[in-house]
Amino acid sequence: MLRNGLVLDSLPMDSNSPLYESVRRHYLFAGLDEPDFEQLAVAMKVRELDQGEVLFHRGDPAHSFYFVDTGLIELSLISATGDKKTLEVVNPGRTFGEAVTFMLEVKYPVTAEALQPSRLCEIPNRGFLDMLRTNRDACMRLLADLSRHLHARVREIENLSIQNARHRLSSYIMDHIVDAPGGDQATARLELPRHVIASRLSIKPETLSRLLRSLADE
Amino acid sequence: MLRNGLVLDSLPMDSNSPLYESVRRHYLFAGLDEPDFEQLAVAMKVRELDQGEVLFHRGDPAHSFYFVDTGLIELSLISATGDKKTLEVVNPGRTFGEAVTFMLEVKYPVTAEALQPSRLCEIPNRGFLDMLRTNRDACMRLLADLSRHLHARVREIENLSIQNARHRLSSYIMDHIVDAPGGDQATARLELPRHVIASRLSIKPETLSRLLRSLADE
DNA sequence: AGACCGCATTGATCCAGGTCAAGGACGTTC
DNA sequence: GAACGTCCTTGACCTGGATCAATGCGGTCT
Repeated sequence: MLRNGLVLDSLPMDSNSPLYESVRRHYLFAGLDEPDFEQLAVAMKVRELDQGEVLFHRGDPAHSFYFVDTGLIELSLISATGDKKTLEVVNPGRTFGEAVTFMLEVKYPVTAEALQPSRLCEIPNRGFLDMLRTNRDACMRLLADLSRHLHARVREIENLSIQNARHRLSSYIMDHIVDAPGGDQATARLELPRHVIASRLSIKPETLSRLLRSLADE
Repeated sequence: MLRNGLVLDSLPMDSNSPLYESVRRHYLFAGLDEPDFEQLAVAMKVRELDQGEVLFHRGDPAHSFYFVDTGLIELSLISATGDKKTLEVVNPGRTFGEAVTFMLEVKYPVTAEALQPSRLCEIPNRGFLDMLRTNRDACMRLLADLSRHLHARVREIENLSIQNARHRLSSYIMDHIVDAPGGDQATARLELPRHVIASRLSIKPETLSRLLRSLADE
């Protein structure tokens, strides 16, 4: 699928597109002057991914980070024996990979794969770094962003090391409650495929199935 | 132990002390102009901790971060049932708690306890934040610092979720090799009390003991 | 419709690591 | 040096979750 020598799944971003506006409103960019943002935006690319397509593997050289416009992106670790641990599933409106910009070894520490057909905005580290050097507010926002990520990882470590699988699942369900009507019943939507939820919780699909039944029996 | 109404274990930092120089050389401050650093330094305090003394608990309001001059500080998570998970043991020359400065909820996400009698330098967040706002290089160094921390946590999650206890222990030993003479033998020093190493590896002391024997039998 | 396929459930069994309890092996105090 | 406390090791057993192997259950392709 080529047009004028360009791969269709990686196109410059049109400054009139809704995607442009979405990125513009992201908290990492929201405080920028229009010219500053435009300068960044000219280097951004639109990436379309099929379901199951891998955007990058762990260890790949990292020159960009990404904003999710539509779809779902799974960030995971994969062991030598092929076991996969889902670290995070990134929803539309959020970015991922921005922390890598500052690492000495500029390699992605995780693998990113589309769980659904997805549209991303690719943001080159280079221009972003240049922008940060002149924009203290953006710097502070990014510090807050990294700090939040760090805290989320600490909570994950806590879950893995001092909570059992049952507890992890019930927290997960609590975090995904969709409507909480007045009474004491609530509905949680488990949108993701079971095997992704299982990996997110560091358990096997069989165990997830059994735990769900056992929790439902209460 | 009072003198002039001051608690002896929390004194202003003397600008001629060796501690002053150590903090000065830390990478978060090394790039600062002398006046900038001095302005920060006047608000710093020296803290002496006994072995076993807790500096702060998880959830305590966080107004400062710390530089370790001597001793060892354990950062840990403690579950409702009293189980403890050691996240990290901070050595002299390193800082901890700096990431909390940027969190919305300004509470320590971990508990800090002295494993040995320790001397720390307490650095108030306030002045540090002010300094960052005017010093882009310090900002960039801190971004790199947080990014490195984040990566370390990701590796920890990987260890916990896709490696078994035996593998975690051998990585730990590898990371603590002290001298590697020409041949294929090396010596690792396991300085810390066994129960701390066990908690660091998220296993019980009994299991650590058994695994050490089993690895030694090879 | 039937054949096929990828995902979820269920059952049977296994095993890494936890738990509980009983010794060592030290250093400290009297 | 006896008594004590603390930390480490060892043994016997238990259990949460993994593994292996069927079986069910929609989709979708022909």
